[in-house]
Amino acid sequence: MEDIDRKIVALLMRDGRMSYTDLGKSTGLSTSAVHQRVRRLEERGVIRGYAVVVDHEAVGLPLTAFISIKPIDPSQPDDSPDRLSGIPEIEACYSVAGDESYILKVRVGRPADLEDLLARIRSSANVTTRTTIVLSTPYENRPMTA
Amino acid sequence: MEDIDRKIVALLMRDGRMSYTDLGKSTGLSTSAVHQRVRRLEERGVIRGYAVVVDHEAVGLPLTAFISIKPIDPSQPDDSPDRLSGIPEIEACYSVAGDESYILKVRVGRPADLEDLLARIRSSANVTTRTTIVLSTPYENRPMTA
DNA sequence: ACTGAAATTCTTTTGCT
DNA sequence: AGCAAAAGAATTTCAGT
Repeated sequence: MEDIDRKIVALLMRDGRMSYTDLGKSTGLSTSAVHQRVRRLEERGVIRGYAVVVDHEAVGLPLTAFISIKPIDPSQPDDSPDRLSGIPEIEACYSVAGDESYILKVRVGRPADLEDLLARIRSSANVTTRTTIVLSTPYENRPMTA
Repeated sequence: MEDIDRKIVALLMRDGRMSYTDLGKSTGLSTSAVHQRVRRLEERGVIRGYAVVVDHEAVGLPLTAFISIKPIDPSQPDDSPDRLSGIPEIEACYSVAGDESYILKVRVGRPADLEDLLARIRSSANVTTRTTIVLSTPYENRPMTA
């Protein structure tokens, strides 16, 4: 990817609503040129979309946890991500190398909700779970530096 | 938090650039009313900001990993997050309950970069590390359902 | 690919209920 | 808190280089 495109992406990571006028000033291009580049980045899938960044505490989901899962029957094909995709508390699902097969990142309101969620995960996907509670988040979703 | 506010936030999670006109149509409010609510959500810190969602492969950082760290000398005060905050490859830092003290989420270009990053982490923070490589990401940053 | 300008739409402010 | 209308700014399109 090119240098100016990289800069545009980096700027949009810090402020996803930055105007093309301001992006132009920061890159030395006209608004139309920036606009065209952003459109292409979107078309090529480099830019997947735009999202609001929320305070999870304020939105009623103060409890974050990582849940590692492992199939109970390793001889069966593992379609855990599909089986779990309907559970809204699961914010992310990573297939990982190591003893366990997936790491889930989940957000709930309180410990009792986590207990309930774990039961749903175990029964939906036929897996064992290992939960790591997040106590605080020094930083998260930091923009890449470019 | 109120029901309409929750809906506005949920919509902005799916499309952070959705116009106030469209937000109004989806919530049954006028553009001004929606605008006022979004402004308050921003002031109250419920909405922290807006960001572009990028394809990390396309942007040259295809390799993701979770690195759990543990202080070598547990008697010392642990200021790892501060010490590590200058390392751009670290996208997130979570303080966690359990055997280890923090989980870092990192993104690099290739395995050799990860090796280099691990060396920097160990020397900067005086910690041992345990790395879990992400093989694929079935889903990530899914919007909360509301 | 970039520029500049015109047409359209969105944001933002203000006054009113 | 919400609505409507007006002013200002941004997006989007288009012709030209």
